[in-house]
Amino acid sequence: MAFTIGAVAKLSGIGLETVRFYERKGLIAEPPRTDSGYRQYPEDVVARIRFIRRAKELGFTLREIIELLALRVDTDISCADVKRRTEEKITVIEEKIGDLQKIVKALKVLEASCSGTGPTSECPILDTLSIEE
Amino acid sequence: MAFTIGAVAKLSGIGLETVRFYERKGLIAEPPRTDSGYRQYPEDVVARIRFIRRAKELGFTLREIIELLALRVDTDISCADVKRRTEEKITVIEEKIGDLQKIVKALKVLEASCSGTGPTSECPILDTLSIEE
DNA sequence: CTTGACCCCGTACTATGGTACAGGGTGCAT
DNA sequence: ATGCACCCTGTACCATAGTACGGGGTCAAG
Repeated sequence: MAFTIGAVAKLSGIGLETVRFYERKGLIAEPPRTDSGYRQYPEDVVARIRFIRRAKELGFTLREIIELLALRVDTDISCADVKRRTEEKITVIEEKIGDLQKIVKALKVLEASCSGTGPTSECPILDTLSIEE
Repeated sequence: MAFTIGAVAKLSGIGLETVRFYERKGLIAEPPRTDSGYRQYPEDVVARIRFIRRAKELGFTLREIIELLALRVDTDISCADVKRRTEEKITVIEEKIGDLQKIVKALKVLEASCSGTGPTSECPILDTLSIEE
C-alpha cells in the first residue's frame, strides 16, 4: 500500500508543499504515479524525510544533506568521508559560536556603559556605534 | 563639497549598488541631486553607513538598524529603550549560541561513535540519522 | 450524482542582504 | 570632439528554505 503525498507529509511532520519542494530539489526521488497522476510513495520515503529533518536540526543545509544521502548509497565511499564531513561541520559551527560570543561580549560592554536614563542624544550605546574608527 | 555615490561607497567600504540598496530600504535618506540627476551626499552619510556596518557586525538586522537609527532622532524616546533593545539582542544571541552548542554536542557524539573505517553501509553516523525515533 | 476532501501543475511570493545587468546620460580631460 | 570613467533607472537574479494560490482534475461517501 503506497502513501499519498498528504499521508507522507502528515507522517513525516512536514508540509505537503515541502514534500514537493524536496522532490524538486532532489532530496527525495520522483515517485511512481497512479493513472490519474497522483504520487505513490513507498513507505521508506517517510524515513528519508525524517533523516532530512534530523540532519537539518543538526545544522546541515539541504545541499549537504543531499550529499549525505548520496554517500549512503555509494559503496565506493567510505565511512571515513562521513566522519570527515561531520568533523568539518563541527568546526564550522564552533567558529560560528565563537563569532557570536564575541558579539555578545561587545554588546555587554555597550549595555554596561549605558545607565538607562536620559535621552537618546546622550546614549552611550548609540554614541559608540556612531564613532568613526 | 558633496560626495558622489562612488565616493561614498569607497569611503564607507561598501559597494555602490549597496548604497542604492540601503536608500531603497530606508537606511539612508534620499540625497539631493544635481541638475543631471546625480546623487549628492552630505559627508555625514559615510558615518551613518559605518554605523550600519558596525551594527550589522554586532548581529542587528537591517530592520533593527532602521529602528536604532530612528531612535537617535526621536527625542521622545529614552536611552532606556536602546538599552532594552541591546539586552534583547544579547538574549537572542545567547539562545542561538545555546542551540549551536547542543548541535555540536550531538555531532561530537556521532563523530565519536564512528571508527572511520568500513563502508557507508555500516556507518554509525548515517545509521543514527536514519533511526526512527 | 453531488459534495467535500484530496491531488495536480505552474507560478509567484515571503524574508534576508545584497549583486548584476541592460541601455542609456554626464563630466572631464586630451 | 571623443573617449573613458562615472552616473542614472529598472529589472532580474543569487542563495536559503520554504509558503501560497489559482485553476483545474479525482476519489470516495452519502
